[in-house]
Amino acid sequence: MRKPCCEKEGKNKGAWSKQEDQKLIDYIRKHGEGCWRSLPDAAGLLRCGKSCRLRWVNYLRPDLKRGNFGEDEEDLIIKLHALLGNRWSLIAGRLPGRTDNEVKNHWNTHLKRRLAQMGTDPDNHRLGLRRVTRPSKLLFVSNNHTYNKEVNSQADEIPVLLNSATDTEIISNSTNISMISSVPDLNLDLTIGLPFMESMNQICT
DNA sequence: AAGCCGTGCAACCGCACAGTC
DNA sequence: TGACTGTGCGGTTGCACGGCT
Repeated sequence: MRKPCCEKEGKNKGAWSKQEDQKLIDYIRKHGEGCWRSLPDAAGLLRCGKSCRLRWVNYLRPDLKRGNFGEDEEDLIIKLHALLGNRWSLIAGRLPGRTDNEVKNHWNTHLKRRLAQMGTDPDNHRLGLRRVTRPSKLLFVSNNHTYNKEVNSQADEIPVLLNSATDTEIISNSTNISMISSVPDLNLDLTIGLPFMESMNQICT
């Protein structure tokens, strides 16, 4: 039986009061972040460390943006979700002032529904699988390199996941996924699967 | 006015993982 | 090397609130 992450007996749960918030802010201003387990005692809070961390990270941090998501932010979330899936912390890391919790909530309450209404599966961002069998020009973006590839024969046949919501195509094989994008200004710097990259280099050169 | 229901969001929970001893 | 600890992450829950009947 796993031990609880921290002692919860006699601790407060639920919504934070203004006084609790202020205690946490004051303590972190004075001592900085970290040592969440010992922080509640040191700060005079009847909360577990995890609760303190969550409150600070998701709500009290001074660099948080708060407020509604802009169109550009929503667009970026959709693009990143197509690439990363439910890796909320990674996605939030690309959105200054936004937290993983905030992004996750916004996705679940707004964007997921919107994609579904557009006929796009919000889980995998695709309308369907297709193969590149017609002459196509693909743009492959990775790190600081951009590859152009003309696909014009069966020999070049590549499985492509079509993502209508993001105007993006993802080339894949069974074990690796990399990004093909028709949005060249979106440099995601997110390379997955080196062996596949090598094969892409061969294809593209 | 009261009850019901859907929505949005803050917070909790359990698990995974990295670091340390 | 294995146990333990601290932290972070993603999924889920529960509450507040507003709209509708």
